[in-house]
Amino acid sequence: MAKLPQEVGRPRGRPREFDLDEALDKAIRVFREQGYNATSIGDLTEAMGLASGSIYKAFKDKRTVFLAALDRYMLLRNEQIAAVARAARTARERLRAVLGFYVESAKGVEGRRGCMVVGSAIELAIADREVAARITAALSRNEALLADLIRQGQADRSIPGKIDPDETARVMICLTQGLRVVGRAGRAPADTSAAVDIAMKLLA
Amino acid sequence: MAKLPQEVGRPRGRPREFDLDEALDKAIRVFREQGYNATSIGDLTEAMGLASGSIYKAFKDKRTVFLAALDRYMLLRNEQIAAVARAARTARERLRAVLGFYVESAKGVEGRRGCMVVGSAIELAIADREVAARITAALSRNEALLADLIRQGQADRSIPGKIDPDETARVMICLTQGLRVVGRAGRAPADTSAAVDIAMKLLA
DNA sequence: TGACTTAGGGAACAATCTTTCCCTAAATGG
DNA sequence: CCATTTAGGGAAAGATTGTTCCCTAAGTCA
Repeated sequence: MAKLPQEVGRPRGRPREFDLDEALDKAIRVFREQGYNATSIGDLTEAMGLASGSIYKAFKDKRTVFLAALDRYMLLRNEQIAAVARAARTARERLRAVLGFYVESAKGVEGRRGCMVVGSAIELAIADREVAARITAALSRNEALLADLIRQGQADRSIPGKIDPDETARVMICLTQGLRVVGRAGRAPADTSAAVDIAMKLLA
Repeated sequence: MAKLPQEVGRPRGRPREFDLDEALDKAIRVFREQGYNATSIGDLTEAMGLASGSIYKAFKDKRTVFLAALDRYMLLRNEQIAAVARAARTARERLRAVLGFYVESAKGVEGRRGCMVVGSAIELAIADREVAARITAALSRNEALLADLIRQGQADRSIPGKIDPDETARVMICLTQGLRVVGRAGRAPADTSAAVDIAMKLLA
């Protein structure tokens, strides 16, 4: 027999006093800046405002905190990119907007703060299967998004039909990820629209 | 009084039994694969074939081993790139060759092994001033090399004179560094020459 | 040959880090 | 209102790490 559709009342014991997502946002900040290995539980307790015991109540271990933070980081970032793409009208403009968003993300303090996808790819993709799977998924998702925009542009004639959407998208992904690398070193392009103009030549 | 130009006989005590550069090559391998923080002294003793005491005789501490390995990595890599560039005749061909070299470096096991410059930029550029200085120098050196090749191409008319060499080189550096990121995740472009063809459009 | 200097190796040390444990607090259910 | 469940917090434990120390070995210098 299936259980009756129980009203989702409060769960059993003492209720959690903090918001999980807010705590994860603070963890994201630390992981972005320091990476996984350089971040201690002490760093997390300080940033999240929780005692170590409480962190281990909410998460199995440090790695699980990281994976949850990574998932949330990718979720928020995908929403941002989707919003940026939605704001523009033509496919070509959407591509411009997305590329511009990546360049802006690589500049200044935001750029120095780093990207959790790039950081995880470099630091953990070799050592941690689950992280690797998430990175692969994120990269192929973003690549598919760009390829799709390219195809839309080819459909509305704003992008030449002769270029290969998949190959071009793959090269563009390299560009976006590389932006985060140079941004981490404080060497992102100073002039966003000039950089985007150059990057858009890949669509010629 | 200045010392007389002493013949450089053997140094004082017991001579070192291993070759410093060979040991550093083995350290490079480990640092490339695991990064700085995830590499323990135990990992280094195993890889370098030296006891911990011997490592600390040759280097002040783990960080100093890493800096020496990083310097050697950049030295070797610069030599390779220079050789690749020298092998081609025209400026445009040299650019093609250099870009192709980067794509090849990002593929397969070599790509998975990772780039020490990218790894250091991501993991340490924020936390370690000296590492940051080396990364900045490496990026600007490579950027200057590309910009120089572009200018040569403009001089011999194989590259349009209207493009900005510095801005274009900066975007190209993003591409090369991004290749190492996706290469680390095993997602480098499969077809090197196709990818280079697309990247060369930045010079249009 | 004997004093001196530097290298090799590994045990010992000191610090740090992750995780567990335990006690108290706050909620629900019968 | 007492039993039960889960959260919060911090001390303690257990594991790992980076570094030092010390003894032996292999050279040079006088």
